[in-house]
Amino acid sequence: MATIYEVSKLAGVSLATVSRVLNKNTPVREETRLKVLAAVEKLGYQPNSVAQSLASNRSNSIGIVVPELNGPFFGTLLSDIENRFRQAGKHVIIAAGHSDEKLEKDSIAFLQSRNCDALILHVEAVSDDYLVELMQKKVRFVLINRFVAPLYDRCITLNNQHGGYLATRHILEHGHRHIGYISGPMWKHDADQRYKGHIRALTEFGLEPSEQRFYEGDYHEKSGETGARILLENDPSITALVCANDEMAAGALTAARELGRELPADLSIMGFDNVNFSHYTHPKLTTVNYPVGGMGEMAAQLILKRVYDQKVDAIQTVFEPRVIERCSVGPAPDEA
Amino acid sequence: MATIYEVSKLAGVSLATVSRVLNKNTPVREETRLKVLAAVEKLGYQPNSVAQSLASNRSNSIGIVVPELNGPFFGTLLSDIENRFRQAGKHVIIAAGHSDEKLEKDSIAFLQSRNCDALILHVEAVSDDYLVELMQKKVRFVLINRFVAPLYDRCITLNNQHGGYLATRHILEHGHRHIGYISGPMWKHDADQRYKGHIRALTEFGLEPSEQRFYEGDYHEKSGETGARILLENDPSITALVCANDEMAAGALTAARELGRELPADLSIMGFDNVNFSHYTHPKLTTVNYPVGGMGEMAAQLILKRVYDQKVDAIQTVFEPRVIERCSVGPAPDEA
DNA sequence: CTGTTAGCGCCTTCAA
DNA sequence: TTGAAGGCGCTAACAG
Repeated sequence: MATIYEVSKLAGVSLATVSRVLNKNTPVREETRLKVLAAVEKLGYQPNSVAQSLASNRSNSIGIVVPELNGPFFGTLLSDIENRFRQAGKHVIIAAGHSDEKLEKDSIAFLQSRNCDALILHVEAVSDDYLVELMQKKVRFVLINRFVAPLYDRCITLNNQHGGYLATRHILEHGHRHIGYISGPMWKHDADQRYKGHIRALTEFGLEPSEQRFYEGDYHEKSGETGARILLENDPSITALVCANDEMAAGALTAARELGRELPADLSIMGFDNVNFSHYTHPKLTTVNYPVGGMGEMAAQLILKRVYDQKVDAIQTVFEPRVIERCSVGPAPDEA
Repeated sequence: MATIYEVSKLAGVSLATVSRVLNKNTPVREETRLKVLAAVEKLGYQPNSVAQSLASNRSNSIGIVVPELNGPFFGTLLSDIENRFRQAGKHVIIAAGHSDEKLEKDSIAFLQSRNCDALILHVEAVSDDYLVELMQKKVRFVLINRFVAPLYDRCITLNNQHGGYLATRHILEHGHRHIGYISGPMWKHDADQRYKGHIRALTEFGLEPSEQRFYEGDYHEKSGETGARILLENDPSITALVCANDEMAAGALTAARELGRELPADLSIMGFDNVNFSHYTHPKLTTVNYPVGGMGEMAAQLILKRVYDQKVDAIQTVFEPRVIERCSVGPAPDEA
């Protein structure tokens, strides 16, 4: 790896000059510029971004923390963020937080130690207070899928409660009155919000939430399968299952089929997120759209604007969910 | 952010001593050690890894290039690599190459400029020569899913040709003789290999490959749908479709259903990769297993061993595919 | 066992 | 418009 010093020698100029032509921030005589560029070319010089970062205290890189790297949801999120930044010549460093407080903090510390100019955080285990402290330490970051009041202007959120409400209302409007609910881990904000929305819809239709019809899953497929089986066996009158995400809905689909339920004739199933595989299922999953892509891009825009002072399109922080009708929800069967 | 200098002042020792206790590589008197640790604690000191990296020429980070960040395949790969390295206290920097030569090279350059200790590359567009040059420049890297002879000891590959062979043989063994093939982009090594395997199986059973029964897709769902439709309409005698990956198989499933084919009674469909959604489909997809997880972990092990001199389990570079029987393949229907 | 002192490769004043 | 020189925060000899 050639260094800036070798380039300067070859070009017969000072090292500062090379830096200038590369950073295009100070006028340089065209002739000198060409000499330098030629030397750069000849040596295949590539600035060492670690040194750049140390010297300038800027790294042109953005750190991202997500719970998992796999899974359709985060894949999409990461991909859209990366795309937006690549266009802007910024780079992205990714760390997985695994929904664990220590790992999330580690990841954040790691990204800070890498001199990231800003962070995008999809964290679930660290406390609100921790995040507020982070802000007070002047760390630049944007929160995704989480609202913390003192950080209101850097939270990109989905109206999860409304989503939960819409999902259940959709089911209710199809005439269902015996509705099971499979939630995510209730300590997670989004799971809690979605469930609240569910309750609100029930109440609006004059129904009581019942413990019998609630199962707390973990957002993974298997728990959807288990939950569906338990709910349907405990209460065979259930005609619809609302699931707090698509993975669990896919699991519920499997369980329902194994229990001999005809879909959607005997049983309707509703998902949430509209992840990319949700139309592979059979029947294709009716679900609530989570505009991950848009939200990731918006997080990127926010940073481009606030950290790099770039002009960007209007910023939007709250996104609205909407029902995607496909084939897994049908009218409630006539009462026997 | 406190610096090592402030820590040394507070602890009343030299800056070098602080470095020593932090890096635990030189003996330090217990008493001093504790003083330093106390200072570190009090200041909430966090070493600046950019500076560390510049000074030591080591970064404890590994760069990874994959074509896409989303998609079930790469998500799994990244996740497993990240896990393995996290255990070892190393960190991972990810870049997307988008199967584009320039972007792949950019990504590699970026990772090099970040002082990565090693790279894991899943690249498709750069030439073999480029990779060989990279080796000659002493860049440490491991290739995934690609075999380049001069780099034989740093290639972690799946025997794609054998996989293609197994897929088609599986179909042939079910009695099918009219078989359509939907390939990936033929310029990609794996697509080419899988197709070669297909041909080999056909030949072994005394069949001629026919252009009529070949469609070149792009590994995405839509092309599977299109391809299936075209093949089935051109040649209604086809009783089985072998697809070069699961996404396309999912698309083919959709097309087949829309064409009124009963699965697997009228038509069998075979996938490849066994990605995580392949059992969500209906019927559940019969496919060829690609042990992504194991391969990612192995790439990590290789680096841990060769770059960081760690002791690791035995290294394996070639992985073997195997058929995963599910429900989308059945016996060939009797000839009309 | 500990302190001193060069750098690592680059950016950025300050002068010229 | 250009060069010289001082760091950025840390590691790694080299002394002591």
